[in-house]
Amino acid sequence: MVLAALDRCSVIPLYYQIQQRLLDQIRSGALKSGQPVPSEQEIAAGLGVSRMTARQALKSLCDLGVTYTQRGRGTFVSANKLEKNIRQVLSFTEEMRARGLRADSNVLCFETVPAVAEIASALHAASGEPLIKLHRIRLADSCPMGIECSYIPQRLCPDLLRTFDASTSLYQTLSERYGIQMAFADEVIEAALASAKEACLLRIAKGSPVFIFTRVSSVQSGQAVEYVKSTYRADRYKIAHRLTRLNRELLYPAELKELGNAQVRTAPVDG
Amino acid sequence: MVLAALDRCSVIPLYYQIQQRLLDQIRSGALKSGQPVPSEQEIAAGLGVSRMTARQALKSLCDLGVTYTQRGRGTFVSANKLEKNIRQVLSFTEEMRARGLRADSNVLCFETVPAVAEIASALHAASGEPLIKLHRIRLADSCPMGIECSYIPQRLCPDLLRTFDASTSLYQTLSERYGIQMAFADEVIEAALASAKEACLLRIAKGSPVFIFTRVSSVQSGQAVEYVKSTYRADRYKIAHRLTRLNRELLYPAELKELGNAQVRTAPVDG
DNA sequence: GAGTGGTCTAGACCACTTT
DNA sequence: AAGTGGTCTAGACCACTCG
Repeated sequence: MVLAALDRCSVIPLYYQIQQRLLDQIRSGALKSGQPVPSEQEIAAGLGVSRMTARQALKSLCDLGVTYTQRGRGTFVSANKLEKNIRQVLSFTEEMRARGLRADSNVLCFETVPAVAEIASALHAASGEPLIKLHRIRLADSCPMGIECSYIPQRLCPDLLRTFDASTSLYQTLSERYGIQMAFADEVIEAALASAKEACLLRIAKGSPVFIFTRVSSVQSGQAVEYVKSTYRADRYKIAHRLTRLNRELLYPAELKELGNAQVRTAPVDG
Repeated sequence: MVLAALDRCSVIPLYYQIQQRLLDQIRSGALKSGQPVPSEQEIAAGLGVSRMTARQALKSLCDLGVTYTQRGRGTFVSANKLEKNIRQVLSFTEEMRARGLRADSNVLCFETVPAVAEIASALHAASGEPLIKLHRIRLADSCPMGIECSYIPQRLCPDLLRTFDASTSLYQTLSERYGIQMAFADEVIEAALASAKEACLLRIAKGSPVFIFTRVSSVQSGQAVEYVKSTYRADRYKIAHRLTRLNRELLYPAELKELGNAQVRTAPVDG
């Protein structure tokens, strides 16, 4: 396994260049699932970097879930498919685009409303604070998929009402115009039966199964920015996602301590 | 902010001890959301470790989502609640225990069956390979919550049929007896209406809303270990989970390269 | 015993933000 | 100018796995 030489003049960090070269090898199939990637020493010697830099590149691949390490054995390519359609914090527009469908909207309502208690609480806003409410029917290739109702504090995007084309991507506008980038979202998913009104808007039979999403999206700092309540047709919409096993030390610190060193020493997993 | 001295004799890594001390400060409320945690220099000087070790501790907190960094400013506590009930790769038993409910099972079927094509493909097993099938009704505090049907290749746990008490935790047995630890799972969620048979088993009305989960759980190496199809009552079961915005470089490497240095240099985000 | 990843040190230069 | 995190170096010792 020979990696292409690094560009020492570039502003791109060395470890990042190494990461990308390894990622290319994996994408191209030169490195397959279960196979070992070059060791820290090999990379360090082969590319003329320090071992810590090589290590940082390998660590970043592990963090991405692309590889995994076995102490004393090496670093190996995971069996995960890179192109997996995992659900992310995506706007409807982005999600449909990723599936090759044309996203569109019918705007039912776009106005300023005072925050009711539940939404204010979720957004850490004052009760009654002005929110921009955007109520839309979401279409994929002209077929109604869901009803979405978003609330965003007006102070974060003062002139959104005047400038936003409500049929386009809200996330893109927030990012480009206000520098607001969603980093994560907490969501509750329920399954229910379509009410008469929902059924009419979605053009399905009353009593059809639907998903109800209640989502709060936040920026990196953890500040909540958007509250969305959505109803989606279950006949045309499935959820594909990946669950990971989190670190117990975060959730159960007390029990972990009881286990003592024997457990902790071998695997202080952080990533 | 003064952190307790480190135990230099312990087998627990220094960076991990530092991570735990900071985590304690955050849990106790001594460090609140938005506040800066001690800088790398402060920690290094205060605890007598190298800056790289202090850095490793801070990096691990960022990876956990507990903190975030701002270049030139510092490291800050995220607004995320630590105790959040995020959905993980949890068995039913673990999930109910986490909610303070007593998990139980009625076993409908526990036997060896040949793999049908769909399941064989998901588990990367040969068609017809012997699988252990475990079909159970899941109860929380004696109330039926869902119907679960798991399939596991028999070669991974040869004597499971003889030794496993089918009313207990499958994941716990797999871990303790066979060293099989689930690391992640890919899942498809659908919303549907309960069939007559499902309704009867779950003691709900026919046509009630239900979730249908199709899950493939894997170990760290990416090897698929378990295929589960479940039907859960939507009136007693909601899904709470966190979506994260993944790294674009993994999914859209081509577009990223077009952006050039200006973007890449400032934020080669990996975690 | 050779090779691997895990941890740790004591420096260094840089870009960035704040004062 | 001072402080911050981001990157990088050239070493070191350790526990682990494998032949």
